[in-house]
Amino acid sequence: MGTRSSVYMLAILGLLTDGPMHGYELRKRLNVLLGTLRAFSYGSLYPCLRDLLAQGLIEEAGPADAGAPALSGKRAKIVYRITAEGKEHFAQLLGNAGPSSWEDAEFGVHFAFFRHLDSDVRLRILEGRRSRLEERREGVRSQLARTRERLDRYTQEMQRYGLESAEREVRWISELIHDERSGNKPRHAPHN
Amino acid sequence: MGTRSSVYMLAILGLLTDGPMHGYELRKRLNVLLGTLRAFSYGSLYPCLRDLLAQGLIEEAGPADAGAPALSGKRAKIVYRITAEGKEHFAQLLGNAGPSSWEDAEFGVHFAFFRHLDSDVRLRILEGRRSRLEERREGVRSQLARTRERLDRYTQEMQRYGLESAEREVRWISELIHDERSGNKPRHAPHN
DNA sequence: CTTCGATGTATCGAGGCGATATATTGGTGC
DNA sequence: GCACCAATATATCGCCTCGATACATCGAAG
Repeated sequence: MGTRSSVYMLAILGLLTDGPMHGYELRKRLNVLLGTLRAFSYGSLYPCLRDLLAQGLIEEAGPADAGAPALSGKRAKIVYRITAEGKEHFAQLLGNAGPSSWEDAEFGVHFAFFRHLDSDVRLRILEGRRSRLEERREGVRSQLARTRERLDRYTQEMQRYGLESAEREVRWISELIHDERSGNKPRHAPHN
Repeated sequence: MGTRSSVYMLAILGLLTDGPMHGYELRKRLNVLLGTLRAFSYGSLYPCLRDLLAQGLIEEAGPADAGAPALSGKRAKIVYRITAEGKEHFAQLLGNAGPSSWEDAEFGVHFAFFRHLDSDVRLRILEGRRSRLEERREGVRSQLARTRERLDRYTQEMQRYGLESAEREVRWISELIHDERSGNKPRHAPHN
């Protein structure tokens, strides 16, 4: 019943799109895929898997291990596979280009699975993200203008760095938008 | 009893060092001071104030409002003042230049109150922070080297950006260290 | 004189995370 | 063969944090 964090949902379903996997590997890949942005913990992953299972968005894949022990008993290693409903739900979640998709948390996952989206949806998300970041930049900018002189040099320096980071992020998104617009098609089909 | 997040502690005590204040304003200033790094919520602030009070690190300042209603009854606006123990504890927390002070969470607050520290302590914290960031950068770098070619261009782009951010952060700290070493004394005493 | 947004205190529930318990597996040295 | 250790793997628990919200008061605009 728990409306799980949709970040985990999206991320898990997205990875399972590339083939069945068990929890441990899921987490590892998650931290490779999105590690520069945030961390993924077991404490959230396993409960989320349980929910997805209950909702029928994923299912257990039989012990299809290559020739390995068909021996009963010992269960360890639960391999999950995405279901048809799961794929549908994934597409639906990922395709949402609304405001929530330009917040920090969701934007990262969306971007990580951009290859599954049409160019126009990608553009809408990127543009939303950009305006979101511009807001933040303006906030920091005006904050800094207002408080300048009233703060010691360390605090000022920190805010200066913050502003620069915000500006840089906007620039980055802008480049991505530009590339996307000029029909920068991914070389071939991304096989992976 | 709750060993409150030490980030809130440090931040609250630090602000109260500049004069008595009530919760609402505390939060506002916190979000000005450290807003580029993180957000501060009432849900953590008020319980923390309660703890600090219980530990005797802060105390209620009487309604010393200028001539304002000495009228009894109505209580609203609770002004807090830092105690002698509080100042001591603050100095002790802030002066800790150990590993925890170079993690993301704590480094920010420490830096925000750098003006209260001696140059050598500042240097130790900055150097610790730098090595912490270098570790992270190397992690990202090797990750990227290992997975390059196996990831689609969006994921690659995200990791490239992540690496650049990590490199940039190291550069920033290095500059701060350089400034600190070359006896870049804050002009006069920071009066604020 | 009322309405509205800012000021102000406070709490609650939902959920995320780190740490940890517990096995099993797979190598490496001997 | 086997002793040992690290990596693989599942799962949970409690702590803490946060966003939302409730509930007041106040000043200024209209």
